[in-house]
Amino acid sequence: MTAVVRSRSPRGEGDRLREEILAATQRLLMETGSAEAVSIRAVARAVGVTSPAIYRHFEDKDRLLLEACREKFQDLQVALEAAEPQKVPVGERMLVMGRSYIDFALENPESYRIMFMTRFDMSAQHFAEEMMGDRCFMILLDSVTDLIDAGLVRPELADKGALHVGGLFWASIHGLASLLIAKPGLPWPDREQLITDLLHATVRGIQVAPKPSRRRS
Amino acid sequence: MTAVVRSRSPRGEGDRLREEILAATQRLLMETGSAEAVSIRAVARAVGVTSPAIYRHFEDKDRLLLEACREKFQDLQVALEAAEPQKVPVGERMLVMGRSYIDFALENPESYRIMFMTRFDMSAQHFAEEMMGDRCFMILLDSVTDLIDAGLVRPELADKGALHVGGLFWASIHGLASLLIAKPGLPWPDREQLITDLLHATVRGIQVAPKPSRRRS
DNA sequence: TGTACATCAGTGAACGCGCGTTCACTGATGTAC
DNA sequence: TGTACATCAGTGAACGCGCGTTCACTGATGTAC
Repeated sequence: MTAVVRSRSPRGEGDRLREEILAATQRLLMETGSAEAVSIRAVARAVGVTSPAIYRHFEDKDRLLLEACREKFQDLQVALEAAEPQKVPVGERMLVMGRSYIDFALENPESYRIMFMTRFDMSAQHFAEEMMGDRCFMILLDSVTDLIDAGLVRPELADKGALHVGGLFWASIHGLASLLIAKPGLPWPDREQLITDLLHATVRGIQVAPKPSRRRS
Repeated sequence: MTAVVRSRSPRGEGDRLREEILAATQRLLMETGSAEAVSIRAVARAVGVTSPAIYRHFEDKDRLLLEACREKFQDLQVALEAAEPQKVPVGERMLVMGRSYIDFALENPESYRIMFMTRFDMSAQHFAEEMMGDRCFMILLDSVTDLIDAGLVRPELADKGALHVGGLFWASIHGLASLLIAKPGLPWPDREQLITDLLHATVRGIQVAPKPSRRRS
């Protein structure tokens, strides 16, 4: 944008440029929507620095992209945690958490694409999965476990464990989020309704059927 | 692979090379899993021809990728149609069709990625959506319509139309297919069970609850 | 049947490009004396 | 307070690469006579 005149960072503050590089990388990822389209040179250009300067802060391109994504995984984690405080009753957590997840995806479409819709370069993939498994999926898994413990999951699914049930749930919400991102040009009917209905249908398919006639608590 | 010695196609048979180019493009797409990674030069190399020869058969790179995908959409269409003859009872069509869809995705992971997990270059996107909307989604839509007509869809969903219900179903099955493709390294529990359970949970979330006590047909 | 020729599928060389990465360097900054 | 100097954040030029695309061409093939 505006050609900012950079002054060199003082001795101890190399981190300033590092942060600017990460921010620019995330911005470019969002604008282009493709890890391959984001070049070291473009990032350097965006920051207002020459490309070799990047290498003082990041080992290579993979590393830079990896770090940029790590920050986004943290953002997702915060979104999921905020949506799942102990305040939300166990029976509604999946709905609330699913909603947060889809909102995150739609608010960060290009980051989401890179995080969940592409395959990373091998070494980087391991890291990404580490990051993801480490926290975000664990948050989901904890909720599922609580749901199972509360006896709210259909027994034939609950028997297969929280990982299995969590996978089903994740698949559904990821499916809608990723389709909306990948095919924005399709004649989607009312988006809000679609999200709400998908969440309810998914939960309905996983949780035990309410038994209105037998006992009504 | 083997360095096939090509003889030039006789006058009228330019289509022979054209078909070979398309086949090689699809093969490369499958191997690399990225439209950007498939280069005109690599395709030419694979076919055993120089790169300018490609241009006698395809206007440019976009066009080549587009044609390659069009063929895959036809394959998907065949898969969906084979799974949905008039033999399958209406109440089971979603299960059978969903299974075919996921099987297609897992058997053609890299094509599937390009067809449904990436955003095409603008002009190409329109074509891809045309192709897709034109047939594959219509097949799904017809089944949903039949399901609604049979009174098997929960009324609050049926009211919103076949497009809405079809979108929900597509989102779910696409979600599982695309996650399995994008994150093959994750510790997925039993894949077969996951697919089966997802299909059943999705259908359960969309169709009317069976009413065993009131009336049993 | 034999020959000259037009056709056109495919070639080979070249273009300009942006890429990731390396290297020796520069010159403002903070510090030691 | 003043000066010499080591540090090190960032520079500028260059490397080799593969890319999409163009251009004038070649030479086997089918056809007209």
